[in-house]
Amino acid sequence: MTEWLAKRPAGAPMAVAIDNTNQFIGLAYRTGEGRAVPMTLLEALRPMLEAEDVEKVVHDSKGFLLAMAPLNIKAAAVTGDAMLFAFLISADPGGCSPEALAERFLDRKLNAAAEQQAEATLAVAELLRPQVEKQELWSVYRDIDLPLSPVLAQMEMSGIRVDTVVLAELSTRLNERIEGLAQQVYDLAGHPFNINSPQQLGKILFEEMALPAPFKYGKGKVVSTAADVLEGLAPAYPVAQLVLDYRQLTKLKGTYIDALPLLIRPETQRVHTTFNQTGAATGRLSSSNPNLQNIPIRTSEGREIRAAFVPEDGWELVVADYSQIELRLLAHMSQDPVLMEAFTHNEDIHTRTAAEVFKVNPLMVNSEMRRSAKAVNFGIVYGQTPFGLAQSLGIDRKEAELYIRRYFERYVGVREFIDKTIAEVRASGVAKTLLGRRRPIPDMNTRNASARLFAERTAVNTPLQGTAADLIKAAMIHIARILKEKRMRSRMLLQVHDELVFEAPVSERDELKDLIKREMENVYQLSVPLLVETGSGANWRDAK
DNA sequence: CTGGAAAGCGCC
DNA sequence: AAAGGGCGCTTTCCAG
Repeated sequence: MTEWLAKRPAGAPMAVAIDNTNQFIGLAYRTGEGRAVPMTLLEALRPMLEAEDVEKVVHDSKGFLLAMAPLNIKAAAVTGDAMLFAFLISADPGGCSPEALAERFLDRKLNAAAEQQAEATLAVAELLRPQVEKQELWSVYRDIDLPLSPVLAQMEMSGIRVDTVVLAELSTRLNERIEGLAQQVYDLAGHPFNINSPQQLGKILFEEMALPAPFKYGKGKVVSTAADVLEGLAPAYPVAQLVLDYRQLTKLKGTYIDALPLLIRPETQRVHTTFNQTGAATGRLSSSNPNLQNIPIRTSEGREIRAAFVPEDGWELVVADYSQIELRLLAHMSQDPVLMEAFTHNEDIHTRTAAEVFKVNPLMVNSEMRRSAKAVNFGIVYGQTPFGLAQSLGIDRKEAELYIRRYFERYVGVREFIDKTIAEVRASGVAKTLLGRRRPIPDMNTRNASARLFAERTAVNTPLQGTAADLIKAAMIHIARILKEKRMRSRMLLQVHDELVFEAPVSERDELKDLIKREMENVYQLSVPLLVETGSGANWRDAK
């Protein structure tokens, strides 16, 4: 802690609301970022504050040091976290900053003054607390959102180690390939241009080089050069493949390889993300600065980037992820007998769906059939249309319609679940998770057909995605508590939606794996089992 | 020079 | 008429 205190980065000031007996009220915001420090974290920091000679200094959950300005606020009660309250009342990621809260609930415009923000936020918290208490939202607040907050804070402070040597080597290697690809593109085009500019690229490809322009694909004013378009052209036009490869490599280099080393904090030699608890309308977390929830894994180059995330010496990364949690939740919520049976017997769900859709014995399912069934399974969760399925599988729409029809013939309960869910959300205007988190879906009755269909897809997806988010959050809270109780040294580092990443001393690794698997699988009693797959660092690089 | 929109794409 | 749910980051491009 003292090291943190010694090096105060040039950060914005923060205000903390303190009552007149100098007790924390539990609201703190860093000006400009709207980052809430929940009252549970402030409680945790209290000893440090009292011990420090520095009168009014605290650091936030990311390890930034922040100046505290005591305020003359008279309220004596602990008021709660305004940001979390607001998110529970309406899961609107854009509406939870101190500024937005003041506008929404107090009809006040805030300036940048920390004192003003804290004071207004306090008022918002007092206003919202009874609203949250009244509804079933209180248990979500008390059991999930509030206790999760210090867990996230701890994860942010832990950070994760990144091997800059690996990244530097990869950077030079990719650079050569990128330049080579660019040169080949220029040669085919006849002259250099900015490949990064979709505008210029579209002109070169579809005007100068006269490639067949994608059928009515221009969304705005410019012809689309998106990946699916280029993929369609690639077999006949090598330039398309070159651009795809160029894009992939520049993306990896620009977003990860070159950016990550700059975000390593000198104090810890690690990267510290920020987990936003009100960042996704479904109740998922989001991650930023850097976003560690979108570290590449799909391609071999991507896996090389992931391999740069390494444990401390003598430690090991441990990963655990829920297998097919959203489809398991679909089974639970729909009570579809076939889907439930598949998961109860721990079958490969994509193979099972293939067997159902293609009406063959599961043993006769080949990889092509499984691939199609996998797309169908995902499509159901996302509300995909025959058109969309056809596009993603490269088949015609009749074929896609057949797959979807066959799916619902076999999974009748899923059809009923979807219809029932849409009807309920249409009536209530709100999508709910199993634990009671609610997301308003305003467009269910709009006359705009595309907006309405979008709302319907959201209505079906949100309970699945959102419940998965609730369950893993609950598991995180349990695991963090047990690690503390057992005085284990292992630390939770990352959450990637259905996956947790830990760092464990090698001697603790097996105990940790058992513990997290048990806690994650038993976090909630469903009609089908939850399955958690654990692995070590190598799995984080190579799995999936 | 800055801010924001649009395009594109990384992940689950 | 659009056509797959949820995010965050980078680059380009353009307006002020």
